[in-house]
Amino acid sequence: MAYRRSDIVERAVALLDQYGLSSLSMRRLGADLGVQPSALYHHFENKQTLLAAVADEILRRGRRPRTGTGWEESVTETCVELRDAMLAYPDGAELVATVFAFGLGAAGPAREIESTLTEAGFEPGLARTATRTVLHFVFGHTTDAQTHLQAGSVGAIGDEPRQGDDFDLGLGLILTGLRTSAAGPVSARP
Amino acid sequence: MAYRRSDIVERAVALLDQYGLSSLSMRRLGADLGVQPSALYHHFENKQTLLAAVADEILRRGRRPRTGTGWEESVTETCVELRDAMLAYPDGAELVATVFAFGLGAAGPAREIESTLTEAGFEPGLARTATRTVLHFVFGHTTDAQTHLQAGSVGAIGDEPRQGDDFDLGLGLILTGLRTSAAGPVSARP
DNA sequence: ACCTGAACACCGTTCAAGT
DNA sequence: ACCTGAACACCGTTCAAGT
Repeated sequence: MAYRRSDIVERAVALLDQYGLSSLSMRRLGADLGVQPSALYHHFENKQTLLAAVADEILRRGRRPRTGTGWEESVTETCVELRDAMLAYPDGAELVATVFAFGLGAAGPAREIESTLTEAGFEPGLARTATRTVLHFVFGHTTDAQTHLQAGSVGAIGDEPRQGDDFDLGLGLILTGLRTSAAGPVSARP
Repeated sequence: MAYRRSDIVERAVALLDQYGLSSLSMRRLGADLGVQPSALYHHFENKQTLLAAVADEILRRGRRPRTGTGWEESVTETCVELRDAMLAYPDGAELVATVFAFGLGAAGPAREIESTLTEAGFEPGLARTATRTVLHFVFGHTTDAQTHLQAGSVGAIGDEPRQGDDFDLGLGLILTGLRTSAAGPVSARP
């Protein structure tokens, strides 16, 4: 017998997939594996660490080959991949956003976007701020979208139309701002 | 005796101020008021509703007179007021962001920004998307900043300098994007 | 109307002890 | 190394009953 970390993470992802984040407790996961909850603490320091591993697994499963050429295309590709990976599991956005905020995982997309911008010639400070601004948007928008999607599937009529367009438009706003800012100090133009 | 809603909210804000969001439980709040936890359910439908009232109270306490003239100044003023109001209480950003995401409160800033943009002549769809993009940024950035501030006060060295500059820069990126987008379709320019 | 008391169905985490 | 069993210190919420 003897479970490995990856077995536990896999079972945790399956639990998340079926019942959502609120059912992903150490006790339920233990019961699901046929083990005492305390046994999980031999594999993970605490629940946050386990959730970080689950978030990373979700992002890994959503990986796609890169095809874009310019920095705007590349950043958009990373953001769309991130969004889709999170949307593939109930409460995925909330989970990944929380893990990222705690600095325990989900750092791949940030590294990718930041290096894309740096290599495109943006100065490091701007690249860093732009990366975080873009990620705040992706996490915020996707959490909203998923909340509305899940609320709709439970009963409500769904008061919010157009999901995809809104994502592209919001992201475009930030990338346009970045393109414009990079041309020189904003305050110097009329 | 007999508590009113406002008494309970006031005590809840004090608890949040002293011990943070994780200590703001129905049981602790009840004990603090010298009442059974179940008594709170006569005044609030559930914990989420109570937290929404707490969030609204925090925003109310942070209100400032408006002085700006142009739409960029106005939106920036609203965002800075929102950020400062959340920073005034431990875990304030997390609390307000959660309440807003659930659609249970904290809707004032959104209404304010959206009407500012609409009155400035942006078409309704763009005004709505831009408003949400801006709010995702403010919530995300302020949650990050507060997490780092609180982590720093507990022990860590604090690996992140410059808070205020970063906020202005990120917000400026979005507002610049909005100003640029409004001039015409982005794809039509070289 | 407002509150008590007790219960229901849970949590995360620790730790001595077993194999 | 990996897991059990039991405990500690909690949660949100419901509901009959009291005043």
